[in-house]
Amino acid sequence: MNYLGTRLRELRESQGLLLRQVAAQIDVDTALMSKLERGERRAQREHIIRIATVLNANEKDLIVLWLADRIKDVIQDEPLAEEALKLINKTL
Amino acid sequence: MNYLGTRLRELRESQGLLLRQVAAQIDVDTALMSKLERGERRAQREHIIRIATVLNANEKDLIVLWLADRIKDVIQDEPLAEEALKLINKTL
DNA sequence: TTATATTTGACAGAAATTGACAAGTCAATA
DNA sequence: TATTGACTTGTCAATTTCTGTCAAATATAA
Repeated sequence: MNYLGTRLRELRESQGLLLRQVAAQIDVDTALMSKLERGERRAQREHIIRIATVLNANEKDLIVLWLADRIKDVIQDEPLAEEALKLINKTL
Repeated sequence: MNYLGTRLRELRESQGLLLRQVAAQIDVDTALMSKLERGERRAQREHIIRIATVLNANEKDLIVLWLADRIKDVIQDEPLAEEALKLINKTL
């Protein structure tokens, strides 16, 4: 499961928009938009900013989801992930 | 500050070994070993495995530090890092 | 079937990462 | 001050990873 993509799809569908429409507004290929929603590609910061506008969403909320995805990319399939996170939290 | 590199230097120095000696045993350039200790380069998993042997360290412990470094790479300079970590922890 | 929406696979170009080499700094000491 | 040894730094080519597009495939609905 991917945080940002799931949310983007929710937002888009709840507003009755098509992939193509959102993609056009943020000036990317529809295929890419599809991939972003399914977590097959990671969005650029700039994308998120534009998407937030188009979907009337809070940019910071989306960035949090995006960061979470990127952290997950690092720790997924890592048996020692929890330990590493504990260490990070301790230090932070 | 970097987790793994700091620990590697501790381990090496506490055993009175030279960079050159450790580097030779794990079959990398001394310059690279130096960079690993200072966090200027990220080690490969395979490196860590070999280093653990050479420095008589626990491999899993080193992997935890290595993962923590990689998570830190993602969240550093991110004002929303804490929120993202909270989200990850909640889901995990 | 036809039309429309979304997904997939393949690809080229861009960007990031890698590790080696050579040259550099620095401190100790001959 | 010259030399030596330990470590660091800059640069670079090679490799790997990532990006976004296009064309084709698949799905969904009328």
